[in-house]
Amino acid sequence: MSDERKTLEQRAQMTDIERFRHSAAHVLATAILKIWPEAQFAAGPPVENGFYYDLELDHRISPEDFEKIEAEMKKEVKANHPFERVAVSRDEALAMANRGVLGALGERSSPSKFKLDIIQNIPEGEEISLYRNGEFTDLCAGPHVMRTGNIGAFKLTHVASAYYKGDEKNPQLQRIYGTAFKNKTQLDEYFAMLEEAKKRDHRKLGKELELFTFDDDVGPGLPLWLPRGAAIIDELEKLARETEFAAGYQRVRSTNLARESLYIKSGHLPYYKESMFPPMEVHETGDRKPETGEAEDLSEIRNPKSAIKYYLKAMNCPHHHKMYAALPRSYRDLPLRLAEYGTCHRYEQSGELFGLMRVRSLQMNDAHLYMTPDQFESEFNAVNEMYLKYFKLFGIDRYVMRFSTHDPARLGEKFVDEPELWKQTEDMTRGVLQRAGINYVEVPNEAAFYGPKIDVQVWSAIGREFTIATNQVDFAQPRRFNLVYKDRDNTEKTPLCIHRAPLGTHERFIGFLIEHYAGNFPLWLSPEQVRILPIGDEAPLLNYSRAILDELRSHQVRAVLDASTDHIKAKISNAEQMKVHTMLVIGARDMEANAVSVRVHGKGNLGAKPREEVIADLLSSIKDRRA
RNA sequence: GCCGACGUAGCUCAGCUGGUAGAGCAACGGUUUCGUAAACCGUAGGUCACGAGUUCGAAUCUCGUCGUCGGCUCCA
Repeated sequence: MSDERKTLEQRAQMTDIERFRHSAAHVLATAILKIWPEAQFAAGPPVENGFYYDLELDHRISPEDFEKIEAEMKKEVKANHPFERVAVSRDEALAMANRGVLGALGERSSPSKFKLDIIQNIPEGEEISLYRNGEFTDLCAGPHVMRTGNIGAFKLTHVASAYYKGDEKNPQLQRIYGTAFKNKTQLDEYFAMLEEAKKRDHRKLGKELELFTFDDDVGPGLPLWLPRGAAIIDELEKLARETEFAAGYQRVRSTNLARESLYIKSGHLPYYKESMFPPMEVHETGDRKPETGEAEDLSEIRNPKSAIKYYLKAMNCPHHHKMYAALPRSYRDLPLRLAEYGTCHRYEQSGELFGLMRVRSLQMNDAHLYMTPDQFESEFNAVNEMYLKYFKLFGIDRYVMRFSTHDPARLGEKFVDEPELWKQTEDMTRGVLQRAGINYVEVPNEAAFYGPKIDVQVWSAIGREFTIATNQVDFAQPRRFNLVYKDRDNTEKTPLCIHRAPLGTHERFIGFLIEHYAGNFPLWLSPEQVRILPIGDEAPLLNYSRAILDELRSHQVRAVLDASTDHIKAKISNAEQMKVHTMLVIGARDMEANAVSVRVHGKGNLGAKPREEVIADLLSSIKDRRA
């Protein structure tokens, strides 16, 4: 295993399916060694839907090799070797690793170096065991299935790379992923499910539904929102505005860049610099000067300090803190809730970019709440309630609340060095969560640098986990910014701050919603809410259709008229493919009755209805944001 | 950032071991006036991501750059 070694207790609890997936990893290693005996193996655990094994090998394993490897695996399964457990002493294990027999088919000239390292990291006193299947022996705590023949249906899926023990300072290994199920039927179902998931992929739907695009000249991770995508953004912002207004928030606007000094004060530069775009240098005179440019005259060389660095903002908080500081604050002003759908830029590593889910330019549903300590609980609860209200509206029910705390070992490096405040705020937050009866998992070492946080984790269509929303406690920045309020007793005190973004960022949230709805947005969110489809293109019919179009638009409904010469079947097909929510099919019969025929995406033809009734229904559904 | 794979018309893709690019849909021009998922005919559209190199000849081979994807690391 990697540095996150499972305890023996956890291993004993491995499910049957995990056991045989883990056993399949041993069989994979056996097969690879038959072909490449020099391969050095590291860790090969079961994972969701399958297993992997990390190995070091000069030959680059490619998908073309899979057939060959699978054939060897099948031989091993067919041989039905028992998995034999052997307990050994630490010295024996080390000696075996030195003879190269661990993760191997027999003795080798070079030691089993990763196994050696793993043995050295096994805590003193813990039993060390080996597992054998056929000629293959591996260092392994188990457990396994009884025999290789018990392994059901499997298939190798992809090769990737992984750092040994997940540390980028360690060597990179090849990771071979496979998937394994009890039988062929379940395996086939799994692949069918993957095919379905691909259809939901927001990158695919985003292109097909013309929601957003990326362009090489604009830059990687910088999405361009097309009109249909921007329509969704507008609806989300409207939702946030209404919700926050009702909850006593005030909207503010801040700039997209600021001087270096702001981010030094906030602590972002020391803790967050890697994730920020490099600075722009601006001279006091106002002349821009690239860092590497040649000096134009001596005065510049003599005054190198005249350049001032500006950074694109990666977070809205420092700006909001400055707004707090702009006026004298009394305890009577608190809680103060400043909200902004702020645009931020983060220099994410190129390999981390992923469609809309991980971008470099993002608009965050941000707000900062400043409060006295005794207001914390009710503010924090109100924020959580806002989350839950949103999730209910969108029908999001598969999520996990993750309470992220600090790691005392990394104070001053990853986390601000305030051990007492960490303890206080973490206890306070944990207490609020427990009293509110919220289900959560606690994860150490994942906090923000300025305080503990609660993230809401969701999964993309292809199974990647993302933080969709966040609620963070900040005890560090208010002090750094000298934010104070005058309390009842006429003394100045430092407020607590909550950073929260229940709708996350437009990019990630919409990316998620595209997959969540599979592109079939509810009427209120639908990029094109109504398309009017006249049967034929005769003038009276078009006039009637236009009148309905104008009426809908006058009520801010996103409606479109298809006045093309396509046949009605083609018009319907086009609208269905674009997942237009409501189609109003209008023929001569409808016009004469002052009616429209309603067709709803996914529901088919609902028949003719009076024009007024249909329009009234559409308006109320949009207003109530009905699913 | 690292390892690997990939990059052909707006989209989806074909183009074998090098001989100089093709289909369907979309677009455009006509014809069609059609009641619930694709009417017919025609036209146009590509420096084969970009830049070097090998070769008589490169979409095809090599190298580099950019981008995308699968992972790792990281995160809203």
